[in-house]
Amino acid sequence: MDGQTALDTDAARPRVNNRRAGILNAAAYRFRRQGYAATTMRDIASDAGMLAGSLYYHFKSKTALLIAVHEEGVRRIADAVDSAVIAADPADPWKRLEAALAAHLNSLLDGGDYAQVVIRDLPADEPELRATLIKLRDDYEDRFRALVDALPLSNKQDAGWLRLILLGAANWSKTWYRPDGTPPAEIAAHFIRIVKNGETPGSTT
Amino acid sequence: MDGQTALDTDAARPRVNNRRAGILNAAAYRFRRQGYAATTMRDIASDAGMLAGSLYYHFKSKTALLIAVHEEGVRRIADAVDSAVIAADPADPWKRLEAALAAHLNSLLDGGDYAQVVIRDLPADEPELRATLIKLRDDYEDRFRALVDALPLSNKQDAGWLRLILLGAANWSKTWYRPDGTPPAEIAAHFIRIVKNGETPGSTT
DNA sequence: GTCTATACTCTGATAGAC
DNA sequence: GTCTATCAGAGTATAGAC
Repeated sequence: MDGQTALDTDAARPRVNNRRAGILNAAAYRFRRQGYAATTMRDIASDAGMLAGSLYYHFKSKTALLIAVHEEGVRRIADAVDSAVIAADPADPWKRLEAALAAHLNSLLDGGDYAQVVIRDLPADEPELRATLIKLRDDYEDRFRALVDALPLSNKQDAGWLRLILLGAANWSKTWYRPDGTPPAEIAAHFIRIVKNGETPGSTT
Repeated sequence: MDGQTALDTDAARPRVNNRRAGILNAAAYRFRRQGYAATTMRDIASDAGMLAGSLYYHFKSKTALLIAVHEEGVRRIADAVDSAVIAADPADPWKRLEAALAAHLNSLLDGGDYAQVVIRDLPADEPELRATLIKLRDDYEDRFRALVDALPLSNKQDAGWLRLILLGAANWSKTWYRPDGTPPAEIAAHFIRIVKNGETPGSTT
């Protein structure tokens, strides 16, 4: 039906990515539901429609698979947050932060498997892997640093604590969030309202 | 040497607890550092000075071991928090909450292995185990419900959100806390200050 | 390039000697 | 109460057929 073979320049790798994406999807699906340690290469291979050994053609190891899923997850959350911030009112720093937080929460709570894997506790038994994963997350969270720094706070020192409270409360929300309860955007609004009223006593009255 | 056999009423179990405690300590130590899945019964047995098979005389399974560690961990955190609340000013609900949060943070961050195991992500692959563990934690967190309900909030609806923000931020702190940084009690004070100023605009000025 | 077959190690758990 | 011996299964990874 198509002329695939005609596209086979060695610089491009169109078909390989299909396979890679399928494996990555399967890995994300399993890691999210079972956790990294409890997921077997046979599980992932089965979901991807191949046998365990075949995975090693595409990924060097189970660890490499986890890192790839994390990278993709962070990328997706970051894209969602960036889009939300761009769409938000440039003149209102609090609204911009709230938009970012809402997008962050939405990704974690209702997002796909990739986003959820990022938020799970990191495997503590492999220090090198752990360092790689933490670096990925920290780079992402830097954009929240910029957002809270832009806030008109009465005490500039509070920016750091504000970031930690907001991000911490958000990341922990996966333990109590219910799909039929308060939606992510509303959760973000509540969070922001409570910390905001404390920081800008003049602007709300 | 001793008259142990004379104490052998079936209601008491004095000698068994010694061995049990040693095994539990070893399990907590390993679970904290390696996580549940990556810890083997052989690891625990080795630390406890026995062989793997011998563990099964004291505990039915690896799962039973994890539950026992969780129970002990929750009990220790709860005791620390209760003591702190009792020692706090009965007339100042905010101070009481801050004292509880400080004790909670201190247990998680500088506490022993038991407390740290409780805060780690739960094994997702065993639904029944997960439910048991979540119930343990929820029962503990109920005391924070009482503490925030006692707060003189301008909007009583905020009590629930306040609890979620504080506990979430606290539980997430293990990912950024550094032993040589801000101590737990100060972290608690910062957290409380930021959310408090937002909720009692009249009482601080 | 992709998959089958398989190697080898380690896991949680059991049975029975002591 | 602890140990020895062992099991059946699952783990990651490789070699080589196709």
